[in-house]
Amino acid sequence: MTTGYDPRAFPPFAVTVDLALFTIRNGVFTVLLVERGGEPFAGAWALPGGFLLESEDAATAARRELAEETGVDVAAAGVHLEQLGTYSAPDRDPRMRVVSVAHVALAPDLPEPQAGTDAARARWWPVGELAPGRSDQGPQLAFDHALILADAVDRVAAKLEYSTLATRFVPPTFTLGELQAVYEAVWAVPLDRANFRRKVLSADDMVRPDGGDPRLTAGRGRPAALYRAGRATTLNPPLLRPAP
Amino acid sequence: MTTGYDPRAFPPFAVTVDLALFTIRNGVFTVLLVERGGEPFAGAWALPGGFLLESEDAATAARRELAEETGVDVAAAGVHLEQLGTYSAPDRDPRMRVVSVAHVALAPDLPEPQAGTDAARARWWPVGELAPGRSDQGPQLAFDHALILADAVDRVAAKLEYSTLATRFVPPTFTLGELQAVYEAVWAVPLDRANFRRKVLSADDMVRPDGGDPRLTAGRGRPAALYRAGRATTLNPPLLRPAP
DNA sequence: CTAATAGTGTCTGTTAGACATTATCCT
DNA sequence: AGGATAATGTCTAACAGACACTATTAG
Repeated sequence: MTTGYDPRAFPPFAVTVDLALFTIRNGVFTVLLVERGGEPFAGAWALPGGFLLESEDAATAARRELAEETGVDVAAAGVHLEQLGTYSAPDRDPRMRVVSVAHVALAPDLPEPQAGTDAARARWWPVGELAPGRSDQGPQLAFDHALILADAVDRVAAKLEYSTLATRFVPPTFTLGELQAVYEAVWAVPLDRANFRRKVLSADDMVRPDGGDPRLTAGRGRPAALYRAGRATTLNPPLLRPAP
Repeated sequence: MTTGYDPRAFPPFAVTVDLALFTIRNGVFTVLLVERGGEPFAGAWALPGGFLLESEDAATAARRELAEETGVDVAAAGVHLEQLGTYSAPDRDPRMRVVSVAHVALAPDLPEPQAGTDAARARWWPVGELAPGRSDQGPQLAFDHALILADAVDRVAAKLEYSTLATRFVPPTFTLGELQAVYEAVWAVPLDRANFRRKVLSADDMVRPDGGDPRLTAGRGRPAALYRAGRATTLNPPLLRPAP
């Protein structure tokens, strides 16, 4: 962008957005995939996504695709959406030159998705079954989506350390046990309950007690106090993953 | 990328890369800007960059532009290059729809740049003079480059905490005082010399003594031992910014 | 009662920040 | 000597991990 060259003289690209939408279902870290209807990669599973329109930026396109393919209104449902990165290998789409701006989205547990107009079918897949180097389970992903997904998983795992994003995986009102289950599912490690509690409660404004008196809810064993997400977005001090 | 739709049926975009190339010059955190020759924003200062070619991905284009506009060979000079993010507001280029993949590059102190074929002029600017909300000094930047630059500065400052990137700002052989000066320049805070030393030397494999016996070099006062960058890329434990 | 989950208290080794002290050069 | 920079040592408060103990529910 440094010269007076006419951009119309330069090669045209198609620009898409791809979405890695994560949630926790029954304590399992899962991602939404859609089954492709047409070529290339017909029948393969892929991240949801679509083409950028003339009038919108990438974030807007990502929100639109999310709504179209899952029926989720990002603004309403407290879904977190952020840009992950752009994938631009020349041969990533066999048809022509397509550059994709990948995004990561986090949502609390959603109902089984309604396939939109675009996707033939959509379903949630446990992230663990799609791990790289595991051809035993899970599908092969279309395009470079295995790479995008791996980067997205890394991003989410890293962000839990120094942000309050874990609260986006739980309902508006939640227990500390549920919040801990998010960390354990994403990081795939067990955490000490007492220490987790101490860190979350001493962190800046990550969670607040729900209502005046902490109400109690049922379950198995002693009922747990309920909390809501605080206003902080960055987590001070951070909640670091245990060393392997 | 979920359907069989023909990408050729969708709106074409021009795709560019923009580069925020940082270095430390005389202890000052600086960024390379070029003066635009043509419209729009003729005469304004901008981040170096250019159009993506048909046959290359964004990282390759960024390396090529870096070489063209600064004469720096990324591979040879140990320059660090990473993708920052993609900027896609519909009106970011008044001529037509241009999506830009921004990158961050870090280099040791380089000679005053040779303006390449593209850029009318190029020079290093202290980052502090370009801070947002400072119309008193420094130029207004073309396009959305002030936003990109602000994001790039945030990225670099954050990355110093948990990566070994600071070693990319110094020559292959350096003293701990020089390394500390990098942190102090980027973060704009003074650090305790003894504690900095302890953390850097106890970190995993951030630095190694140069040669067998730590040689000494001249200066003013006691000569300092020389070090080289270690093989680690992530910094364990991290070196956190002091709280404000 | 037991099982199960929630919540609190405490001990110990490590670390961060602050700062004093010693070392080695130059003029 | 005196100034300047490098390197090391030490003290203390805070924190992390580990784990024991108490509390409240269901069955």
